[in-house]
Amino acid sequence: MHESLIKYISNHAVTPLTESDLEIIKKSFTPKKFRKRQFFLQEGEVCNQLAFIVKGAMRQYSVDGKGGEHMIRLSIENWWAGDRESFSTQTPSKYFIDAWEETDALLVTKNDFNDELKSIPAMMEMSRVLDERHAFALLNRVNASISLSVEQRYADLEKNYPEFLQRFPQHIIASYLGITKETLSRVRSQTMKK
Amino acid sequence: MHESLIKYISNHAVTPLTESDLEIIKKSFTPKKFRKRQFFLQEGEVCNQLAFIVKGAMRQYSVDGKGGEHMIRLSIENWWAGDRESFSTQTPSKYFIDAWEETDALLVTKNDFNDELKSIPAMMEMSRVLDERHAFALLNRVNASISLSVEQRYADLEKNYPEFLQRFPQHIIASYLGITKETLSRVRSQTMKK
DNA sequence: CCATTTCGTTGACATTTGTCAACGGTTTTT
DNA sequence: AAAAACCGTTGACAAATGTCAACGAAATGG
Repeated sequence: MHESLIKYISNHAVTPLTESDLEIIKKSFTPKKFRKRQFFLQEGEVCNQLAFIVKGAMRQYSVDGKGGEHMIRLSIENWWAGDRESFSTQTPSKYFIDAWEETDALLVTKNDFNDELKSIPAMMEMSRVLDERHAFALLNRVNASISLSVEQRYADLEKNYPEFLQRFPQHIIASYLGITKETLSRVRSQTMKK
Repeated sequence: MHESLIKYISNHAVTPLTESDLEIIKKSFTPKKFRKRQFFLQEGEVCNQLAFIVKGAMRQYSVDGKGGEHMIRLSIENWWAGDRESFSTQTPSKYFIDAWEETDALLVTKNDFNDELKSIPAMMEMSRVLDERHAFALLNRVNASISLSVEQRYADLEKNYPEFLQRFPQHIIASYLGITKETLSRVRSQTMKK
């Protein structure tokens, strides 16, 4: 169960994990199963855990006044889930996070996570690398949203995250791109013709 | 000249700066003036310096096939400018960065910056805090772009970054919001009526 | 000080995207 | 196995936004 997390940390750090590091990690990351549609976080709650996804898929989204869902982030195996802003600042989250598929995750609390960052160099390195990549991905998404057509944004997604298209239904992909499912359906059929 | 930078670092760290820290900082951050429209970075170049803005305003934008500019980021006094992705990964940038106003900046090279992160604790703390905040701001911008109306996005900007509205003309604000200047003009006059 | 550029606005019109409703084909649940 | 929910598509129409052109006011540069 913890194997994929340990492999993941090793892959994203230069400092190797010691035996005692492994002990700490196994102790502080506790496995949890999520059923389809089960919430990991709800709007208004403070996010006090992060989840490493071992198997399955989760989504993070905001809900507007009319009940419409807007996909902020999609995560599958070997990705993290959690609202980083709420987690770091201990303020209520604006988002929901739930399991889209049956999911196996490893949960870590804020305290344990912070302790690990301090005592395990590899953990710190991995965390920095990921935060950095995450910021790059977000800026690219902002750039796409203000500079590309719907068709180009979809092509971008297909190129950069092809897994998403196979794991999530189109209405979720559409929401992630900031459009309706009908528009996505039409854009796709247009593109197919060419 | 370096005063505002030093104050800025102190404000964003808990560890105080020592005398020797100050020496290092003064040595590695070199002042540079930018005239209006002068480039700090051009598409295709690798960003090997970061700029701390002491006075003035800069903008970061991509340019599409038709020559249209899309504002990715706006920065004024006490903000940073530079393409973090290009800077960190040493890959060619997709963006242009230029001075919108006559600007006084302090430039630091990648090597000096990395050395400082290692040797000056306050610098490391500040850097982490800022990267974190930057990531939060980006996620909020993504959320706004897929879940809010143009009117709401403008109101958001007005609330969170009122300085921008006074420092940059409306066609730049419009681009930052991902719309045309005409649409922004109309949305504003609509809102005024209410 | 004049010439030029920039800026914001407006109108007319085209294009894109959203909304609502319906449908058949799935998958899921009971 | 039947019923219900979900999914993707399509059509007709409405609403939002973009495009192009024009204008005057203001700022800028020589």
